[in-house]
Order: sequence, then structure tokens, then C-alpha cells
Amino acid sequence: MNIGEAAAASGVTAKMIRHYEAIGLIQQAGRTGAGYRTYGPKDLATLSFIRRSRDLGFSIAQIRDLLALWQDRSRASADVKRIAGEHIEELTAKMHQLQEMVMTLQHLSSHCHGDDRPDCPILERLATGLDDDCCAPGTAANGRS
Amino acid sequence: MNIGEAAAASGVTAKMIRHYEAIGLIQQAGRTGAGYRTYGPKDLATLSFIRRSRDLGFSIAQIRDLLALWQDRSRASADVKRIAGEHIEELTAKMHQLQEMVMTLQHLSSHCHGDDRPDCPILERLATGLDDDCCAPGTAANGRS
DNA sequence: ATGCACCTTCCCATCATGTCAAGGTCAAGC
DNA sequence: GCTTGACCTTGACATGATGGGAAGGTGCAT
Repeated sequence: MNIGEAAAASGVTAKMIRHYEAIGLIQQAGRTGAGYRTYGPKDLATLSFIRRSRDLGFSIAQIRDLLALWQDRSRASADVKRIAGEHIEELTAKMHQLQEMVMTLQHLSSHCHGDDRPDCPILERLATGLDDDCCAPGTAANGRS
Repeated sequence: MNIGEAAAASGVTAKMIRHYEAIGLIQQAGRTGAGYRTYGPKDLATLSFIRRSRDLGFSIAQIRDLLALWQDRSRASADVKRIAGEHIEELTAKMHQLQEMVMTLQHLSSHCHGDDRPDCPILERLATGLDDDCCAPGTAANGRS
């Protein structure tokens, strides 16, 4: 199986397969006489594992650990669960950051009439850091926290 | 005002101030005879504007547009509102992606007993793409959608 | 005049991925 | 056999926002 077929079958681009090999995330692939990389079912399974992990937002470093655990028959599931738990916390923290941004922006946007006139509370807030057209003083979104 | 003071006052690092100048996001700063950059209140306001925009997750490209609108006295607030609205949609989409990851991971994690035994539904799911210990067939989190 | 904190430019690193270029290889058709 | 097109190889460079560090100049206080 060539790299192109492996890429199509696993959902990892050929470019990334070579990259993962270069950084040591996966073993060096076998080679044909002409230097083409060859892949077997086991390699495919590893590549698919990586792609699913990436889809769940794991970093390469985390995937490295997960792969090691996966291939360790004497692993403790607690180790896997811990990695996943840490990752969940990272993702949740990012989510909350985004949520705060969205709430602030929605608040500002709702007070911007959005017409031809230049007056705009969004720009005012960005310029001054203060939200002087705020309907709910004391909330986290008013910039005076 | 030197770059260090401007950095402390605006919350933008000296490194980034130089970078923003290099990419043309801000005007070239004035220089002393010795080549030191100097900053005035107007520059400070611009830097603070940029930092607040970054805090709200705007990209450099978006900030470029926002700065142009800010300095355009004949702007239409509708333009600002549109940029903000697009940004809200981007952020919301990212949030939902993270949310889906978190839900999937929480589902898997809740089914992992997390002890010394190697059996682990998280790894199984990453390896096979299938969630065979699923309590709620047909939901988005079971990998068979 | 010495020392320290600050400034300058320039280069490299991150992280995961993409693009592009120059060249080698394989398989099919003529 | 030769051409063609699809595929492979390596390598370099780009993204976006930021950090780190080296090597050297400047400002100010002791």
C-alpha cells in the first residue's frame, strides 16, 4: 500500500503522514526498492487512531502518550482517563473563553444601531475599554469588572 | 515614552509592538537621535485598542479593518457591526466544535472505569471509531452518526 | 568609568498544516 | 520502445501570533 492509498484510507494526508514519521510519532514506514513508503493494516490502524485523536482535539504530544498506552498491553485505564480528563479541562477552559468573548460582543453589537452614522458602541468600547451604554451595570460584560 | 513604558501601559509586549509596526498594523513610531522608538498618547490609545481587540479574539486582519474604521470619521456603524457579527459567528462555530469534542470525551470518559486494568473504552473508540459500550444509541456522541 | 537596565536588529522556534518546486517511478496506451 | 499522466521523493517556505535569545548600542545612576 502506497502513501496515497494509506492517506485516502486513514483520512490523514500524505503530507502529514510523512510529517508524523519525521517527528517520530509513527515508526518509519517500509520502503520499496524505488524508495516508496509502504503501509500495512497495522500502520493504517495507527494512522486512523491518530486522525480520530486529532478530531477530538488532542495535541501531538498527547497523541504520543495515547499511542504508547494503546500499544502497552499492561497499561492502566486510569492513565488514559487522566489524559482525557486533562484534555476535557483544556477544551472546557477554551470554550468558556470563547463564550465570554461572544457574550461581550453580542452585548456590544446589540447596542450598535448598525446604520450609516459613525456612532458605534463597539468601537467606543475597543477605544476606551469602557462600556458607557450599558444596560446592566455590574455584570462581567461591562468592562468595569 | 519608550517602547517598554508603552508596553507596560498598553498591555502589548514590546516584541509585539515592533511586530505590529513591521507588518504595517500601526504607523512607524518616532525615533530619538539614538534610534529608540518614542510613543505618545495617541499611539498608546491605538495599542490599547489593539490589545482589547485581541482580547475579544479578533484577528490581525480584522483589527486592521477595525482600526481603519475607527480612524475614519465618516464611517458607518453598520460596517463595524458586520465585522463583529462575522466574528461572533466564527467564535460560535469554534465553540460548538469544542462542545462536541467535550461531549464525546465526557461520554467516553464516563464509561472508563479508570483503574489498573487495561480495558478502556476511550482507547477502543480511538482505535476502532466505534463506541460499543454506548448507553444511548443514535445520539451524536456514539460515533455512528 | 563602571554597571545595569533598557533599547536596537536579526534569526529561530512554536503547532499543525499547506503549497510549491524539481526530480524520480510506475503503469497504461500507442 | 516511448510518451503521458498519476503518483512518489525530498526540501524549502508559508501561515498566525507570539516567545526566546544573541550581539551590540544607549541612558542613567553610582
